[in-house]
Amino acid sequence: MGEPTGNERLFLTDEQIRQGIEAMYFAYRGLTNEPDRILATMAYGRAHHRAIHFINRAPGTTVTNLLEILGVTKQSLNRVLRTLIEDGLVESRVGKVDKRERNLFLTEAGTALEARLSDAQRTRMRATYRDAGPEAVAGFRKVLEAMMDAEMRRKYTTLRETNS
Amino acid sequence: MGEPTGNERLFLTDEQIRQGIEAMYFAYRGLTNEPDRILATMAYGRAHHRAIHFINRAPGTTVTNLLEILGVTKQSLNRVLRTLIEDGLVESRVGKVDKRERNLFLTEAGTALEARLSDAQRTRMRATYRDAGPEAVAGFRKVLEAMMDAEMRRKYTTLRETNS
DNA sequence: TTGGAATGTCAACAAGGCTGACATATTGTG
DNA sequence: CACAATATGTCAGCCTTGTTGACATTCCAA
Repeated sequence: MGEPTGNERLFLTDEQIRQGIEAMYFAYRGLTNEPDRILATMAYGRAHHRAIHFINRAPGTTVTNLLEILGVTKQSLNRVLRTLIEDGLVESRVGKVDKRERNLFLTEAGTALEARLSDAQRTRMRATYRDAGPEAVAGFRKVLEAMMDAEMRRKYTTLRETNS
Repeated sequence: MGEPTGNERLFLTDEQIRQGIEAMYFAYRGLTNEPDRILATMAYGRAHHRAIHFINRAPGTTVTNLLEILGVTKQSLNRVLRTLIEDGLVESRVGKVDKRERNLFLTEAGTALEARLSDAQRTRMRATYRDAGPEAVAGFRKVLEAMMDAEMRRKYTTLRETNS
């Protein structure tokens, strides 16, 4: 077959593929470790983090929109939102044009918690990127986007465009 | 500052870092989608998948070792293992040298389920790698390893070496 | 105007984490 | 040998976060 070219090097053993899957598993755990620890001290969980994260990313978003992004049932999300609203981290305003809708915003306290959780993750991510170098980061991003299915990619790119 | 060099290009805005975190979230969901669907049809969950996966990776592993890899309590793992043993997917043999230990193995049925779940993920991973190309894959692996904390990396590399 | 669709809330249940307490069997040590 | 430490399993009970079902409110279109 001669020297391996770009395409030929793409022949990967099951073992190499398995390692990639395991790497995703362990790395994802590494990324959620610190926020989980912070949340555990205040009777919140990862679900609260996700809600806070995406409300911060798209202030004024509706419950339905959040449901689509998170991929859970409205009942499940509602429970989380209720506690966040009760605790004064999220504000729910009745929609102006369609009163069935609720527009969600972070309060000052909500923004503060978001920043705290986000800082923890970003600090780690920044260190990760620094250690791996810019070319590795470009590859990382490329593989992750290829890994999403069409639906996830749509959600991802929509958020990205909104926060250009 | 002149032309950006490799290191200077590593200055990344919060927005870029955030996108990396979101990409991990959506990609991870993409990777677990299909196994989750399969498991849901048989009253199993992700916890069962993880146990099956790592028993397959390290046949004969002890309960304690599995606990360390998964990072859960023995009560939590035991509940999962008990159902898997009852259902004839996992076999628990009393240790030969230390009879307090239990060595865990997949039965034929367990191996079959592992293969089914694994195939789904590997097929997706293979397509992902093909789409992204070999250089991107190298970067992907590099970033993921940098993302793990020391403990995760130890678990990860131990498994990798065992299955060289 | 009225029936269906969209939106959100409440109630109840299950999976799978957790802690604490305790039993059992085995091993290693003084 | 006696006893402490280790490995595993189990029971009870808690929490978070997913699920389904039922229902109220609001909007819109026939």
